[in-house]
Amino acid sequence: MGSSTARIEAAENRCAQQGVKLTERRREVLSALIEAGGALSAYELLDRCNKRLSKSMPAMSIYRILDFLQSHSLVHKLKSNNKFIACAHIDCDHQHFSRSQFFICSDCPAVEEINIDTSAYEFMRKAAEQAGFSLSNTQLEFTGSCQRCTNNGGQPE
Amino acid sequence: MGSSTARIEAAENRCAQQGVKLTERRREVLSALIEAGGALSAYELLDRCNKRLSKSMPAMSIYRILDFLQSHSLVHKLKSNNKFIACAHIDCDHQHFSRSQFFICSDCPAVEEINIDTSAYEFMRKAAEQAGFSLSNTQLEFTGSCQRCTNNGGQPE
DNA sequence: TTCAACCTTGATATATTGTATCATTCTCAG
DNA sequence: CTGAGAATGATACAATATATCAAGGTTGAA
Repeated sequence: MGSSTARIEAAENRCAQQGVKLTERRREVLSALIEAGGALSAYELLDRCNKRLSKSMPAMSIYRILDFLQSHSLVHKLKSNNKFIACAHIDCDHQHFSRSQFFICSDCPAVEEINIDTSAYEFMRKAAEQAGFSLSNTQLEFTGSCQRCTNNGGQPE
Repeated sequence: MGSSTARIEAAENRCAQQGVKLTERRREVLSALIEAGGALSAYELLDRCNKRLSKSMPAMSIYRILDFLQSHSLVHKLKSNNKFIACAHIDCDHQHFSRSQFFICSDCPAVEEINIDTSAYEFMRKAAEQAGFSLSNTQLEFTGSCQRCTNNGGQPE
C-alpha cells in the first residue's frame, strides 16, 4: 500500500481508464479517508473534509460521493458498523477481487482488508446452493480486536 | 424448526434455565418475529406488535427487548440490513453455536440460518491471526437471492 | 406484611445514519 | 457560444438507534 499521494494518483488513473471523473470533491473525500488510516462514518468523514476545506459541503454530497467511490471500488462500506474505508488495493497491480474480507477492530478504527483463497468461498457458495440461495455479494466482515488494542486490554488510547 | 408455539415454549424453558424472565412483552415481541417468518426491521416489528396488542409500546421498548432476546440467543441482528430475525434453533436440541451464518435474500425477507463446519472458521481465524487480529464475533452474512426470488427473476410477489 | 432493592417498562427527547427532491453550477461536445 | 448532461448545493425528511428519567412490578428479607 503506497503513500497517500500514490494512492490518489492510482485512483486518478483508474478513473481515467474507466472514463469517469475523479472530481476535486471526490478526490478530497477519498484523500481524507485515506489519510484517516481507518474506517470512518459518513458524518465523521464529512467533518474532516469540511474542517480542511474552504467551502463546506452538505451531508448529501458525502453520500453521493461515497456511492461513486464504492461503485468504482475505491472505497468499501463496512456494514457491521456503518463505516467507510478506503480500499487497501487502490494502487496494487494485482487483480481486484469482488470478494473482500475485513477484520474490524471493535475498539479503534483499525481495519485489515484481505482476500481469502477461493476454496473457502467455494465452500460457502455450495452451502448456500444447498439452501436454495445464489450468492451475489460476498464481502465478509469479522469483528475482533487488533494487536494494539489487545495489548492495551481493549482500551483505546 | 417446530411450530410457533413450540418455539415460544422452548424459549420459555431456556429463559427459565438461565434464571431470566421471558416477560409478556418479550414473549409478544418474539412471537411476532417468529410468526413473521423472516427478517424485520425494529420499527416493522414494532408496528406488528402494536397492531395486535391492546396497549402499544414505544420504540425504545422494542430495542430493549431485542437486546434482551439477542443476549439470550433467541434473536439475531443482521447487520447487513439492520433487521432482526428469530433464531432458527430456539427449539433444537443440539448445541447452540456462537458462529451463525446467514444467507439473506436481497429481494424478500427470506433468511436461511446455517452453521458452517469448523474448518472454514478455523481458516479465517488463522488468517486474522496473521494480520494481528483476534476474532471475537464470527457471525457471517451473505447476500443473494433465494430460490423463489431467483425463479421470479428477482421480483418480489 | 411491608419495605426496599432491583428489574422492567413507559415516555420523551435526541442522536445518528441515510434518502428524496429540486435548484444551481460546471463541463464539454457540437 | 450554447445547450445537454453531469455534479454539486440546499433543504427537508425518513429510518435507525440511544440517553435519560419516571413509573410500575416483582421478590426476598426483616
